[in-house]
Amino acid sequence: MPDARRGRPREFDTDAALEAAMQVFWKQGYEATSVGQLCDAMGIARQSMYDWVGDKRALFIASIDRYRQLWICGMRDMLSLEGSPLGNLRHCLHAMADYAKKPDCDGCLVTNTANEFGTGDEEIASLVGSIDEFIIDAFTQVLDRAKAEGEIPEGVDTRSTGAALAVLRNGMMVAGRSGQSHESIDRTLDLIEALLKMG
Amino acid sequence: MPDARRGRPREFDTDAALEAAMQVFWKQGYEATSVGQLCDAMGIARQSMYDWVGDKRALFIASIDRYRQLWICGMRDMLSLEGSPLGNLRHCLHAMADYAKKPDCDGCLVTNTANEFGTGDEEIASLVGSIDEFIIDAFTQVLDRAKAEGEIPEGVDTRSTGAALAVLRNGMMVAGRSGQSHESIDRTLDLIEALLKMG
DNA sequence: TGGGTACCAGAACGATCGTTCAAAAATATT
DNA sequence: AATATTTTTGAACGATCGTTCTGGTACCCA
Repeated sequence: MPDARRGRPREFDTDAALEAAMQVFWKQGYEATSVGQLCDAMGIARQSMYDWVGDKRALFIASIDRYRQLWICGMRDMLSLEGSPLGNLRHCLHAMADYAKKPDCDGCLVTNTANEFGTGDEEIASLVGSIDEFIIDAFTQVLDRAKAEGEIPEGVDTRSTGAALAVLRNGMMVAGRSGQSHESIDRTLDLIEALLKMG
Repeated sequence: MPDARRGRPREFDTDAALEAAMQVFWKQGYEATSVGQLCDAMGIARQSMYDWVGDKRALFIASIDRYRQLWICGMRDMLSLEGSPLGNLRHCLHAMADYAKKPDCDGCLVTNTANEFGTGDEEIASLVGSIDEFIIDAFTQVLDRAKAEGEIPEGVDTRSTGAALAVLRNGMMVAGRSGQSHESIDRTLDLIEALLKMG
């Protein structure tokens, strides 16, 4: 804990630097990214990074947390907007599909990390797992509200469907990152929409 | 192209060595795996690997091809068995879900590779893309046969549904690799089964 | 203004990376 | 048996990895 009232103040914007690092990790993954690339992207010297966050791994974890704040919470907020819950969900799913179809789509940093690390690294796995639960919760809650407003059948198990939607999201992010056909992504979207109409 | 009729014969089983390398790549990914780990797993010396396949990248590509032969073609064969096509498909999907729920599940090498490399590496991306098309074809064909036998509604677009199943498969493999809850995987399976009953 | 603190830039660290060299060992052909 | 060809082994290569050290500089507070 540095004394904020003594010494030279920081010259770079830590938020901007963290988001620059996040972008590199997002595109390349953890192992394939070097500290030099990260510092170049952030526009700071190596030592500044080490003084600031500690090491490459800490920067990676901080990047995931920033991603969570920006994108995962952003998705949750989109689902929580006023108006039709089912409309929000459909809008969100369409936005996901549109993103997955972009030619420079890099998938989702959380999905990418889940796949790169698997379950071997406990700290990373638990971080990924908690974000995944957050996503399931977000889907479940919007489905609960949709059911309360009669937009989806009463028989829908919202938690189960939310969990399945999270798995589907993983699949769509992989499809986008690996440049799979627009048809695959569109048809997956159709499938989800059909699912939401069922009991 | 070595002259097979002269010199000392190879001592190790190339198929067994390739499958050992495949297992390491499968579990750890490309970047996180060192040549030393590969040679240890294969039980051969470094130079033997370089004389045999060329380099680490060539060994990786050969490992993916071996995986395709063993597991992807294995899945296609399972779908092509005599008897009920829909039964074959359901059995295959259940096997996938069972695998994804195993505690030491490493996902799918093709899905893992798609996610690690993205679209940046053209050779790898096209290899992954061709295998993905193969998977879509396998799903499409079993759905065609199921439709011909009246096991699924006439209105089902088999190609679209096959493409969506491939995306779903990716999602389930990521879920398995990252140790997501059994509930998520089971509910995804339920969702697919419900889908197959629809028009 | 002087002392303390934190930043910046670049060189340098040991470790490990993928790869190659050099020499011994082994087998098929002549 | 002699020779040619290939495998095996283990050391060694240059490059790059993440990290740390070294000086020098800029800033806050007393």
